[in-house]
Amino acid sequence: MEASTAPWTSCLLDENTFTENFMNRIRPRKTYLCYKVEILDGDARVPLDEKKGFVRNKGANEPGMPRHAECYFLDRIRSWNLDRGLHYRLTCFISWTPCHSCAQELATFLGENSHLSLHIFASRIYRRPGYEAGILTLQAAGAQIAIMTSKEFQHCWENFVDHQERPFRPWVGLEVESQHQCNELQAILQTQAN
DNA sequence: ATTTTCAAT
Repeated sequence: MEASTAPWTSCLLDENTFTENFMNRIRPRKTYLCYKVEILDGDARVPLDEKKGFVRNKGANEPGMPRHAECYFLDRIRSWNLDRGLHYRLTCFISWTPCHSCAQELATFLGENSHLSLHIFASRIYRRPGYEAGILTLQAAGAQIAIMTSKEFQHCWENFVDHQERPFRPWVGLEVESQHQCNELQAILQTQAN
């Protein structure tokens, strides 16, 4: 269960919320997106820890218009007004890959903000009409897209979860499912490599 | 390979 106030905007993820949404063999009907920001300075990467957090989609069963997690993510980035004279890397760990529409929006955003680069790690591939084209559009816009492996799940656990000092414990089937999703993503990404 | 999946057949 989640906190009752503004569940799609908080600081650290509840352990169960993390597991229930990022466990890659299940298909939750909601999406969580954890993000972090770094300044790229030559080969160095300087983390901006104050700009780290997560967002969640708002479902059709909640008040107001439904909104995908990526929209909230874009809201946050825009609100920061990051310095155009610097270069930033945005990394997000998202429980579903962006849908066609969100992928288009992210791609447009990247096109308008050459000082930002985006790395996406997804737990699993979202398959709704146009999802393949969306992923290709994102890739063409310069985004790096990959499937989360145990390394990324552990990173999320350590950085975005209220883990109470407990170590990350991989679930059964994590590696197999990750490899499976990865194979499918590679197949999509290579579609237009011609 | 099976997937019904940012909910509502």
